[in-house]
Amino acid sequence: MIQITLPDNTVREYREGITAMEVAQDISAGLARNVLAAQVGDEVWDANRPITEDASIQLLTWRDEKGKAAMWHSSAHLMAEAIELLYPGVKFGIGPDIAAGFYYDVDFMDYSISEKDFDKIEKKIIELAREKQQFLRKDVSKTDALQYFSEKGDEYKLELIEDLNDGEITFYESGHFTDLCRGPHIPDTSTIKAVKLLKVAGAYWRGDEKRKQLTRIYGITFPKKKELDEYLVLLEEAKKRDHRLLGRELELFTFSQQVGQGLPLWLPKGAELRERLENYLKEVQREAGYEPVITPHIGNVNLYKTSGHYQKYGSESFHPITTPVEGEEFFLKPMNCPHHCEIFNAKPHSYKELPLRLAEFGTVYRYEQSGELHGLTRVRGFTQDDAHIFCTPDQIKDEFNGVIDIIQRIFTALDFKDVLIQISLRDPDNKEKYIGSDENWDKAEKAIIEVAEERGLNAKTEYGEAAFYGPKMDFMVKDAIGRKWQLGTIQVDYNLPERFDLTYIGTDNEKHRPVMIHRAPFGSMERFVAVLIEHCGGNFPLWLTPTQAIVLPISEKYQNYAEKVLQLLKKHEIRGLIDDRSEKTGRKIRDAELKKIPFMLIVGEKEEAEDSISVRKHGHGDMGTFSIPDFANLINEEVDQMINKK
RNA sequence: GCCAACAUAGCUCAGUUGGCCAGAGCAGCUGAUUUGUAAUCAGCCGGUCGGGGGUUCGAAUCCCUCUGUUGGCUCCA
Repeated sequence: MIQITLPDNTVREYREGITAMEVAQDISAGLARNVLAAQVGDEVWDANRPITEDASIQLLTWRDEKGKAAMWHSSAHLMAEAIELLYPGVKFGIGPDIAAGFYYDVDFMDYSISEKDFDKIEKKIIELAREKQQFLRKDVSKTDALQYFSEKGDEYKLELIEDLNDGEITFYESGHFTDLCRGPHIPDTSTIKAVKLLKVAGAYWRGDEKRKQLTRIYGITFPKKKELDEYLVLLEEAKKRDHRLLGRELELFTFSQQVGQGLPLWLPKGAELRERLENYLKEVQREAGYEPVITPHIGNVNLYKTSGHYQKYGSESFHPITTPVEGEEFFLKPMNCPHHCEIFNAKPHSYKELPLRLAEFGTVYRYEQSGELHGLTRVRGFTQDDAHIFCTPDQIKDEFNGVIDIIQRIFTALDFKDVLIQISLRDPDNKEKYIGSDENWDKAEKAIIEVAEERGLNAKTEYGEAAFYGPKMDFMVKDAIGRKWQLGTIQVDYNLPERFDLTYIGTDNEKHRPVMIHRAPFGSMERFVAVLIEHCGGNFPLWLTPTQAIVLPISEKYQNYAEKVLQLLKKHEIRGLIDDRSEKTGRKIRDAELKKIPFMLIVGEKEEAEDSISVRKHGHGDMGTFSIPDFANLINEEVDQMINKK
């Protein structure tokens, strides 16, 4: 007999070789119907795999992430089976589950596949799912495994098997399809009730662009048709929040083929919004002891040879521009740090001046591959809210604290609640990969970890993720539909101070090497605004939105009063407009709602007589009558609360 | 850059066995209307059908090519 411990810590005795499925049946038939896989100890197993030792197990259903993973992984097999039946002779790469669904990389040989074929494949998948195919796990020797796939002529699987050790190879067989697979899988395919293939894309074999490109098909499955429909609605909702769509509708930015791809044009409303963000940060930085600097958009190639960027990125940058007479070469600046290093070098520094914090909204240009460009999140010209802090190794901790203060203030002001933080440290087993002394690295890493602990940051620490020049801390936010975006970053740099031979004179009257900290709370203005748009769905925080209130006169008769209201609002620093079109009020309200203007102020006979406004809040409706000063206070208090909250 | 799909008016989209001067709604302009919490009515303007080449008596429609966009892959100082 063996002892099985359940999540609630009850222990049950079963015969050796019992399966998780049998345990589930023992608990309840309903549970057994829903079991997709089981967590056994640290591993996820097939529910029907015999358990031979004492173990703590957890039965996984559709409600568990790991249960979903098993379902989607099994769905990938099922899709492969369908594809193999429809397109005999194709070869398979890998087919894992992903965060939302699964994909399979397929070498379609001479077949050409497009989304038009999805319908056919989906039907086949459902047909196969109804056969209630079971997934049979088989241990296979390496020789047998190699033989099976060489007979099948699938060189991709052969390559995968070559990398595995004999004794740890398993096959899974379901229906007509046998695959090299570690598992786990769901008991049978009957759980897969609804399927949707989502996209087809090229994907390099093993992610190597020098190797063959396979066709990757993405899909997702659900145990209920209704859940698929809900998911599709969710995708539709996501589309409506797309910053590219809202950017056009709200007239924030545009692109022009004439100007060039990946080069955003900020329209007046977008520029105004961005300027407000920049001014806000400038003010916060001024308070925090930053000094503004301004540097040109180009720099001599020698600057980048000194920084090392030329050697590393020169070949994939925009080609240098040259002076017509001397033939001197200049790069469009891909980052601001080399320029800032030269500012540091403009004069000798005493330890008393440190930390020195140089800030610049610096516009940089990078050659991004054309297929990579995406709205404002991935562009070829963008502005970083950059600053470089030159300090001593002992000051790193304080400086990190200071930067985190700024970042958290910003996220609060913009209502980003879900902030993920990642600390990237050295790979402790490969210390020689990194530049800078062991001592300094230890000091910086310790400082970062301490800061995170002292502030109670919910940070994830990743070893081996640091840049070669220093450890870093990145801030990611989730947008309203759960996608993660990397925004702010704080990076320690031991490299550039060496390369630019930066020094300061210490208390001992000797030269010392400062440490540099790169930091950008927004990251890039372009990406940040894009994420902000998607995060708030175009309903910007009141302090940022281009138009805070629009005055809607009932008819032309109240035009003068509307003007008066607007002037009073301006006195209270409220940004407003008047809709003086000869339209009905219902129409003006509708248009203002669509433009996502936070407040609509309706004025007619009654309001004019009593010097008031009738306030309607976007998305909420009528709020009743206000005096103008009361309304102004309401708005200003809300703005104040967001911006000044720390 | 690679794979796939797409490209018709400012926006959203009709327009397929190739065949009358290429259509609609919204937006814009003009006029009428003077309006009370999500669309007043009428008229007008607006397109080298992404660019170029080809097939054809005839191309938005078929073929080639270039450019761009979208979804992935790769990359991201």
